[in-house]
Amino acid sequence: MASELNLKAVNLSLTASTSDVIYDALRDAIIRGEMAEGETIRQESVARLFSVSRIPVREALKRLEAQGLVTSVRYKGVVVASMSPSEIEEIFEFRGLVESKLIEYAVEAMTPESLELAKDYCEAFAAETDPAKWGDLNRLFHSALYRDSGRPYYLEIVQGANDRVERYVRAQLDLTEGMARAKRDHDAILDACFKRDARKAVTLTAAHIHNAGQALIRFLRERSEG
Amino acid sequence: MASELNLKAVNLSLTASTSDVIYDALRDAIIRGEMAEGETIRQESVARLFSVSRIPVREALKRLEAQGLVTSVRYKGVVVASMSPSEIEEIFEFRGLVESKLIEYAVEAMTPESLELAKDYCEAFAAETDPAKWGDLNRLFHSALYRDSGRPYYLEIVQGANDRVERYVRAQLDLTEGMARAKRDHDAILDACFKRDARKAVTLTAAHIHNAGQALIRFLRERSEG
DNA sequence: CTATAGTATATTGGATCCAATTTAGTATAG
DNA sequence: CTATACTAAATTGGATCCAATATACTATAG
Repeated sequence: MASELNLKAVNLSLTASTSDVIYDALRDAIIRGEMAEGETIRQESVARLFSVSRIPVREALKRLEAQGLVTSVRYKGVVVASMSPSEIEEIFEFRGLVESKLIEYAVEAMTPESLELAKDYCEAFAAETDPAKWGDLNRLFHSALYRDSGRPYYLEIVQGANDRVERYVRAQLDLTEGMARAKRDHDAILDACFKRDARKAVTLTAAHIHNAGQALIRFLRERSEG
Repeated sequence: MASELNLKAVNLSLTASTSDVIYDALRDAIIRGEMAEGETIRQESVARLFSVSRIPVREALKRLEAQGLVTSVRYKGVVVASMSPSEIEEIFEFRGLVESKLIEYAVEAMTPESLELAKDYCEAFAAETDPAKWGDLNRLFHSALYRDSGRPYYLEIVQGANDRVERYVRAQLDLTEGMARAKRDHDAILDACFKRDARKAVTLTAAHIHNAGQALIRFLRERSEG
C-alpha cells in the first residue's frame, strides 16, 4: 500500500518543487522495495499522503516512467515496474561493462579524500547489521570509488541502471549469504585502488558485479520455482 | 521560436495521450536542432501551438527533463539543454564502449532480414542529398545493425545517448565533409556484418564512433573560436 | 545620469473542476 | 446457473482558475 510509505524526503534543496519531493519519495520507496512490483500507484492516494493535489503527483510519475521505474497505461494507471530474470541479467552485464570502465578511469585520479571516503563506507557496510541500510552503504561505497572518474554521464547512466535492479538486490541480500562475498569483494577492490592497480580493480569490479548478478538470478529463479 | 516547430507528430498509436504527442514533437524538434540550445520553452506557447492546456505540456517537459534534453529552473522555465565539448566527448566515448558491445552481440545473431534492412538504410544514407534526412537514416542504419543483439536495455541507453548529441552531429554533417567518411565507415561495418566477422565489426564501430566524435569536437571548437 | 526601490506584467507551480475511460456491480435473457 | 448487456462508481486525462515567483518597467533619490 502506498499509505505505508515512510517518506523521509525532506526538501533536498531550496529549489525543490512539490513534484520533486514526491518524485524522490516514490523513487526511494520503489528502489527500496517498499512497494510490490506490479502494484498500481493511485494518484489520489499519493496526493492525500502528501496533502497536495494530483498535479505534482502526475508530474512525478511521468519522470519515474521516463526512467523506467514504473510503467503507465492510459486511463488505467501506473504500476511499479517489474523485471524478468533475463532483463535483470542484462542490467548486470551492462553494469559490469560500464562500471569496469569507470573504475579504470577513477583509479588513477582518486584523491586521498575519496579513498578515505570509500574506506569509511566500506567499513560501515561491513559492520552494518541492518539489511535496510546495506543498499545505501553499498551505493555510497561504489559512488565514492567512481567519483573522481571525471565521467558524469557514465555516473548518471550507472545510477539509472542501479535504480532498476536495486530492489531485487536488497531482497536477495536480506535473505542470503551474499553479504559475506560482497564484503570480501569490496575489501579487495578498495585495496587495488589504494595500490593504484587499475587493471586489478577493473578485473575485480567486473567479477564482483558478475557474481552478484549470477547469485541474484539463481535466487530469483529458485524463488519463482519454490 | 517554438512557433516554428513543424509538428509531424501524429498519434503514434491509439494509446498516445496528448502529453505523449507533445513529448514526441518537442523531443523531435530538439534532436533535429530546430530549437536553439539555451532557448527557453514557454509552456503557454507550446500549449497554444497544440491547442491544449499547459497541463500535458508540463508533463511532457518533465519527461524531457528526466532524459536530460532540457533543464528546468523553478519559476523560471525550461531551456533546451546545451552541452560543452567535453560533455559531448564523453558521450561519444560512452557510445563507443556500448555500441561496440552491441555490434559484437548482434553480428552473430543478425538475421538475413536485418542484414538486408541495414543494407537498404546504408544505401539510402549514401544516396541521400537532403542533410535533414541524414540523421534519420544514420540512426535507422545503426538500429538495424543492433536490433538482433538481444539487449533491449543497451538499445534504450544508446538511444538516450544519441538523443543528447544528435543535434550537434546534424549541425556538423550539414557543414562539413563528415558524410564522406561516414559512408565509407558504414560500408565497411556492413561488410563485416555480412561476413560475420564480429571482431572486425567491433573495431570498425569503435573507430567510426571515435572518429565521428573527434571530428565533431574539432568542428565545435573551431566554430566557438571563429 | 545612474542606481535603487517599488510596481506591473509575465510565467511557472499548484488546486479545483469537468470529461473520457475503465472497472465493478447488477439485472436480465437464455 | 451462466453469459451478456447495462448502469454506477472509481480513476485517469485535461481545462480552467488561483497563488507564488521572477522579470520588466517606472519613478524617484542622489
